[in-house]
Amino acid sequence: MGDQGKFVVIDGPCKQTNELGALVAIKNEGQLPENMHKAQNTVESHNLAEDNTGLTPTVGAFTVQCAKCMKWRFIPTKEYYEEIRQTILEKPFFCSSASEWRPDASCSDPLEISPDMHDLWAFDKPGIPLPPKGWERLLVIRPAGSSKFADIYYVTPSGKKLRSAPEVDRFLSEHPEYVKAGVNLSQFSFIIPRPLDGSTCKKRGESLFSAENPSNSQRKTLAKSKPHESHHRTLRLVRPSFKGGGSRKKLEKFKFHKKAITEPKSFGDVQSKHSH
DNA sequence: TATCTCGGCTA
DNA sequence: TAGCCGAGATA
Repeated sequence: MGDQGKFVVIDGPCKQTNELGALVAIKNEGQLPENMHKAQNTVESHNLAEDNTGLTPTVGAFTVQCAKCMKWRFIPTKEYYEEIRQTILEKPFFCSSASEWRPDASCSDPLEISPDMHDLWAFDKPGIPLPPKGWERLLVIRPAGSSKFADIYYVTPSGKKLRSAPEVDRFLSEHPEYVKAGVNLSQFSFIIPRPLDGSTCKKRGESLFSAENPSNSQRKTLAKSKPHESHHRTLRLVRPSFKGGGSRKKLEKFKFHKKAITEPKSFGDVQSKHSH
């Protein structure tokens, strides 16, 4: 388990927003409830795989809220989850629906998880179509502080990752065999889950330091943050994941942040170099 | 060289 | 704000 923690995707009506969808929760190290650890052990999915680096947040588990008792239930596989998500609007989820993987499942079972146990949840849209057979829909959560919360990729049966609808369209026109097999654009959705608390996503144009008083701004941000938020920001600053991607600018930013952390007095000096 | 990741641009 | 994709770093 890495420093960044895991995410939980939950599907069902959200108490806070009264919407139907899926949620993603950030968890801090050691906070995952015991029953959730158990549930995770049963989950088979790329998205639920432990991230070796511990730097890239991942989806921790899939959960659905029962439309009757409103308790959250773990979904053991992404396949089940995707099926439920696709049809949850027309076919609400009930505890009894879990009998497919837990024969004795019922509303009288104790609560498995509550969104309140976690600091952050992200809402997935209901009605997202099941990926075509042999294709996989990947949700890749971005690190805290990124301009976007996550990315969606579709992995083709040949292993190619497609990151937008136009790319899928292009791929299908280059590979008509998939079209012949019934694959079409309507089976793809690149809608990412929306965090209920936008704190993990940097606002557009927002920098980590204000122009007026960089060091104070930074301290304020960290001081105002909930423990998990400062945790995430600190993680990103101290040891960002430059596994592929990233730019020289980012690398310099990292060097800068690292320096800023070890040498707080140098905030102003370095910031002037990076204010643009 | 392919892949991964981040972030900027645009609607 | 979401979708798209360019570009740099890494494997």
